[in-house]
Amino acid sequence: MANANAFAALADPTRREVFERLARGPRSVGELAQGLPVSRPAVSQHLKVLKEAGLVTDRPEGARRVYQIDPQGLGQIRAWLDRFWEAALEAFKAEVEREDPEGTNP
Amino acid sequence: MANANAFAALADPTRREVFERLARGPRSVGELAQGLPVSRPAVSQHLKVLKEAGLVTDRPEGARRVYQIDPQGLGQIRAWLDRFWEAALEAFKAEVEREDPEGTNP
DNA sequence: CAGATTCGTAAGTTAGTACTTACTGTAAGC
DNA sequence: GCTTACAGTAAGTACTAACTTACGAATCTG
Repeated sequence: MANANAFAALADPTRREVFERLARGPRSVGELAQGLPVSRPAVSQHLKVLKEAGLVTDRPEGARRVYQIDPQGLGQIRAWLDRFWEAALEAFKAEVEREDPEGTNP
Repeated sequence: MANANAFAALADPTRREVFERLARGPRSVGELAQGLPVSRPAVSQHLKVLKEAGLVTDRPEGARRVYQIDPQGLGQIRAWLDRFWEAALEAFKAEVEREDPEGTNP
């Protein structure tokens, strides 16, 4: 499954925080680490995971390395979720009707 | 963050498998465990995590306990992802134009 | 009522992971 | 060329979590 890594990547709070900061625009590793409660190497390791999950891309910019969000991994997760969305709504609707066949609880 | 547990819940492959089986319709714990490479108590523990994440609901049915998908947690994840979707696309588009300002690579 | 199903929980083990500090490599500035 | 800034990697540690077996509680069956 292609999205396996993407879910695992976003499961970690620190990684989600990094990802949310990148959503506000491309950042270098140092900029991302600044303000976070973890060390810069930790952020580097998190970025590696996000990159392998297809959630971010990076490019060298002099001595720095700039990361930004990659829509690819995000799109895979969205596609996976959408596969269940309709089924989930139907199952939920059926359950509601099973509990309340008369529709007395609008 | 409300969706924190939902991401962590779907990060585990076994839990995703359980979730996908539930997408095909409500099942009891025993039915879910059947065919999975883990024990029934393990499935019980996974269902507990999914339930706390708002991804499934359960109801007693005699001695058995039937689980089914709950759209709530799914919707929270979808909403979270959508917050970044537009930003991600824009950032990606800007990056492509930065790499290829003339549009020579269509 | 006794035995059989079905399921959740407790306890313990093991593997994975998120973090730290220390080190190495690479690009920029004097 | 030498120093400084930036970032990835290595090694080690501590914590979490996924799993197992064993057990207890609740319900159906004969």
